[in-house]
Amino acid sequence: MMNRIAFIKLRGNFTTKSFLLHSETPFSSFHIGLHSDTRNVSSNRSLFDKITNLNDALNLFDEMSHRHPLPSVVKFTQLLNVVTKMKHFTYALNLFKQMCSLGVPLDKYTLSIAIKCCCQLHRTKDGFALLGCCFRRAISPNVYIYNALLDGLVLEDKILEAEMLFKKLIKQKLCEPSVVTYSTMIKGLCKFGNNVTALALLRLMEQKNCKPDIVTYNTIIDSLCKDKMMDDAFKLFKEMVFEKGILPNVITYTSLIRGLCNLGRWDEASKLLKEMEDENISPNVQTFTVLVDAFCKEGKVEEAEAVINIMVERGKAPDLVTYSSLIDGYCLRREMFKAREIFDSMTLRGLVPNVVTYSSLLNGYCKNLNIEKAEQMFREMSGKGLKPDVVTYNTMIQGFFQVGRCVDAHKLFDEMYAQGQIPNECTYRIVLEGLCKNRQVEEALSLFHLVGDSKLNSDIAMYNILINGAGKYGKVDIAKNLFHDLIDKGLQPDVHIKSPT
DNA sequence: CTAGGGTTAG
Repeated sequence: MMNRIAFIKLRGNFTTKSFLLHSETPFSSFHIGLHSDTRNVSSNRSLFDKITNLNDALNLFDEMSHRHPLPSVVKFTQLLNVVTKMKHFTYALNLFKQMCSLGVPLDKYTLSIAIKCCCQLHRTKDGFALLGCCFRRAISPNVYIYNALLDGLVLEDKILEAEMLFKKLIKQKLCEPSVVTYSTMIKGLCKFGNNVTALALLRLMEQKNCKPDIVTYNTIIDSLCKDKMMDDAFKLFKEMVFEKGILPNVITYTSLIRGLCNLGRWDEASKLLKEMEDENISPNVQTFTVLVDAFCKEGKVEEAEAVINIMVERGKAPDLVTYSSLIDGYCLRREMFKAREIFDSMTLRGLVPNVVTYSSLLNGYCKNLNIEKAEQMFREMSGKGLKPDVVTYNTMIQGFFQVGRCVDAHKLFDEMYAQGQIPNECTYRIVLEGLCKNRQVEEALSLFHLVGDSKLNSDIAMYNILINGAGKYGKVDIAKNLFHDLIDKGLQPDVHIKSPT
């Protein structure tokens, strides 16, 4: 549980930072039509059902926008929805902007889709700007719009703002929260490891006569499983099935099986797998991948391979995630030849390795101190048009430090910036650790001070690295200063620090 | 014409 919270905290910091980079609000300047259009509500769905790719949708939009008279807002919104369903949120927003300039009279449907797009693009701020447009245009926002905004805040890890919005909805009666509203808020709480409040909210919604459904239960059950609280997870599972009469689905079972596997409770996991099959719920690729991953993390690649064979027999093709887990498994066992073989076999199966796949193998090479092979992978992925992400850079930088190539590590650290990848807390940890390991404690210290006021400077883990690094090479003064520094900041020294004497 | 849940890398 601690790990999850630490992880989220870490991610939260940097999403906030990167969000500030695009905080311009492009919608405030838009003209939004005033008329409400009630013509032509009868839908011609078949027209839009046929659109299966982005280009067709964009072409149709273009054609529609040249018609005289313009098609109704309903037609435009249907098309907008098609693009959104394809998850092309940026394109959908562009279409929305075009609708604005064409003077198509927008309604709450159009706006709810546009708001959803902003939120899914981590631009919830723009979503709220559009909410303002709703108010100005006397379009009263409904529960769909608030759900989209709430989800956006959760997505950006702005849990406090999400809670504030949620409470505001209820207190000011802005809309009647639906089961989706509650479930979204519950998801946010779970994401921050706050299962207790999530459960309290489950009870609250029941009190308010809003019936939790399979999604609500799955969200909490999954969170409990992630926190290894299997007893609570099964208690909730039983409540859902026997008290509420809600049938579990493949997602419910997959969460439970993952929880058991991660605790090494293989027998119970296999029992559950059998149980779900008895209930006629077939495990899917994700269910099997959970098993593969769990086996691999314990170095049991033979078992993982057996699961993959079963998958294939049942016509469930292992995907990128499955193979990435298997590659990790072989890397862990230092069987790099085998890892490479899996990697190559993926291509033969028509799977295109992505950044994660490359990073897995690259990580394997680094951990096995075959830095040249890792560099080769790094170059190869760039050659294939895959942009290394923060994790890739972190892995490679750590690899360089491990073999004492500090200059290359430094170069890559700079390149990371140049490529627009913002270093995260892991990056700094790796760099600080790397510098200390390579007897460059002073440099680590100056980097630490350079980063300045960020959370980093009040992170006990960073102090641990520096103090231990300084202590190891007899730089007692530095260690002492750091120790006093952290006490001054009110940080609690933990067991990982050897108090300098 | 609108909404929510499960899997991967350091």
